[in-house]
Formats: sequence, C-alpha cells, structure tokens
Amino acid sequence: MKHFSDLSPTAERIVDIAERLIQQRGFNGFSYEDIAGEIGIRKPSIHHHFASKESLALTVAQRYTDRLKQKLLAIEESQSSSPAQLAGYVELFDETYTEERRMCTFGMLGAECGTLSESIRFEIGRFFAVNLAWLAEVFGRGRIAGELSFSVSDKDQALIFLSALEGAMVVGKGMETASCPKQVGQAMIASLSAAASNAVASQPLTGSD
Amino acid sequence: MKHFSDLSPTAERIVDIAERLIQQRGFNGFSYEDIAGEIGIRKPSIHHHFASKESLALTVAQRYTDRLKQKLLAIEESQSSSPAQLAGYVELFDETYTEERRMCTFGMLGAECGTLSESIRFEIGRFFAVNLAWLAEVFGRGRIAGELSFSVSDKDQALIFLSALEGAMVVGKGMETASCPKQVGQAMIASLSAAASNAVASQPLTGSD
DNA sequence: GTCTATATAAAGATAGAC
DNA sequence: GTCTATCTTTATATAGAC
Repeated sequence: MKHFSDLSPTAERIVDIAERLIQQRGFNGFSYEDIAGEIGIRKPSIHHHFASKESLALTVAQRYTDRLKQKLLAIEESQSSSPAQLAGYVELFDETYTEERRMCTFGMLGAECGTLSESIRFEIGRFFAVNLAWLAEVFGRGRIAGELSFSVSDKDQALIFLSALEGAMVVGKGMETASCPKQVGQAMIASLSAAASNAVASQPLTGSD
Repeated sequence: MKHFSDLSPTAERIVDIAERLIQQRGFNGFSYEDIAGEIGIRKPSIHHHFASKESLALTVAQRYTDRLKQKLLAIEESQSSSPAQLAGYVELFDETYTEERRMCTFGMLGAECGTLSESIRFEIGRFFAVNLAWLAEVFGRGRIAGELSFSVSDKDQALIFLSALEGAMVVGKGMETASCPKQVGQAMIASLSAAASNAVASQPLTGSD
C-alpha cells in the first residue's frame, strides 16, 4: 500500500489491534488468532489483509513513526519554549503508557529486535533516529535561549532524555506503577530548567555536534 | 532448591543459556528446543531439571537479582565516592550490553510482563526496587557530600538514572549501537558532577524522601 | 472479504524405558 | 540423567468455496 489512508476499515482495525498487542505483549506474545477473536472474524481473513505477521508488524511500525512525526510537528507549532516542547514530548509517552499501560511500540520492538527481520529492524533504527534528531534540536535551541542548561552535548542530552523515557515505561510496567514516564519526564525537565536558572555559564562541555 | 549453588552442573548450564536467551530474545522468543540443541541433549532432559519454562525463568530471575546484590556490595566496598559508585553501577549495565549485546534480564522481562505469571512479575518488581533503593542511597550520600548535584529528590534521581540505563539498552539494541548504556551513563554522571562543581546551593527542591 | 478445511511446524509437556 | 515416543495445543500459512 502507498499510505495508511489506503487501509480498508477492517485492515485498519487489524493494525490498531496489532499495535496494541505489540505494545502490551510484544511481537512474540500474540498471534493472528488473538486479533481474529477480537474482531470476530477468522484467522484466514487476517491473512487476506496481511499475508504475514511480519508485514503486519511492518505496517504497524511505519504508521507509528508517521504519526510520531505529525505529533512532533504539532508540538513545535503549539509550543514555542523548549521546556514546553519537552513537556509535550513527555506527554506523548505518558499518553501511551496511561492507555492500558502500553509500552512505546519501538521500545518493545527494540528489546525484541534479536528475533525480528531486517525490514523491521530498519524501522526501529529510523524511529529512534527521528526522535533523537528532534530532541537534539530542541535541546540546542533551549540551551542557546538559556531556557535549558546541561553540561553534555545536545546529542548526548537527547539520548539521555529518550533513553530515560523508554526505560521509564519498562521500569513502570515492571513495578506496576501508574505514571512512570510522566514522573521521569517531569523530573528531568525540572532538573534541566532549574540548572538553567542557577547557571552562571551554561556552555556545553563537548559542543553541540 | 534452596540456593543456586545447589544447581547441578547441567542445571546451571541450562540456567546460563536461558538467561542469555531471555536477554537476547525475550521469554517468548526461545524454546526448550533452543536450549537442548545448544547443550546437546533432548527437550525432556530440560524438563527433568526444570519442569516448566516458567520455573526456569523464575530461577534465572532470582539468581540474577541475587548476583546483582553481590555486585552492589562489591561496588560499595571498592569505591568510596558517589560518582565512582555510579560509574561502577554503569559498568554493570555496560558489561551486560557489551557481552553479545544482551539486555538487562529484567528490562526484557519488564517489557514482556504482560505475558508473564504472577511469580515472575513479583521478581521484576523486587529487582527494580533493589536497584532504586541502592541508587537513592548513593545519590543521597553524594548530594550531602557535595559530590553530586541535582534538583529533584534522591528517589526521583534514582528513577531517572535506572530508567535511562534500562532505556539505553533498548535504544542501543534498536539502533544497533556498540556502547549505548556506557555513553548514557557517563554523560549522566558528567552532568551530575559538573553541576556539583558549579553549584552555589545544591539543595534538592523536593527533599530526599 | 470472509469462510471451512487443511497443511506444516513448533511449542510445552508427560510416560516410561534405559 | 538422559533417552524415544507421544500427546496436545498453538502458530503461521495456504487452497479453494461462497
């Protein structure tokens, strides 16, 4: 298919359910039968829409990244300050987690990537790269504007931020906590902002490359 | 069994292999056949040592936490400063990741916990609790000694630190990066230490509870 | 697009011999 | 402790009718 708007209503339902199952149980933790049972049709009907489980997961993955990009643009348009943009970003993780304690689709797939095909591994790398590039930009702007202060490169700060949110979902699920990504995200933003108010010279030690 | 030293040589090999498979492929990503093939015995022989896959995973989990506790004690004994203790802690994650790009056993199980039994979920919660308690102590001592500076509670800082390292393994695997947990860990320690050198007043905003 | 029927393989597990 | 044989269930997938 060219794009996700080309998906038939049933295909879209399948993708919706598969996405949720990947987030809650992992790629190796659900089957076509689970999806069929939920929709009320039979397994072969799922195969009619997605010949293989891998192609289904690939569609889930591509749509997820596509939607993320849209949400990042929406954050940039609605929020002008860097701390507010970060808060919007944290909210994306929190919404996902709060909704039936789902993991980030790519947090789950990243953990499982030792069992996944090359085409899906490619999508995993692409998703994280999109996140890191966007975060590094936000951290760069925030640092220059004096809204955020940190002593590592923009790229390292982006990696810390993304990792902490992905990890917060894992730790939160493992500890059966209600709001882990939000707690971690807000604490990090508080740290970065508090440092900016105190800081005399908030130059990064290692540049912004 | 009372303790892990009671494991027969074959049982121990089984646990070793199961641990590695959980870390690399997840609980739902391997089978008794994988273990049997690697050891050179048959599936029923694995069942002789561990009647169910779940009981095997439980032993893997309990041994993993047991060993972690020992390693934390070793770090406390060999390192006196808080930044050095954190560096030792980061090294634990880095060693695991560097060894064939393994995940933390509980990072993987935490992500998959929607498919796991109550007894394993209990172990997941226990593991993270042990980590958070140890880290919060280290952060508290480091803050009081003026070696570390951060503007959230000791507990929140511990949660950020653990989450970031767990997440770094996920992101690192997903991006096929060589050294993600080390990079994230060292960057965080640098941040916390650099802040301590600059800080005028490094009181936590929200107390140390 | 959906169904029944079926193929094929793998999974977790047990019985009982050696 | 290990084996062969077997059970039972599930998974992914295909063929072909409606």
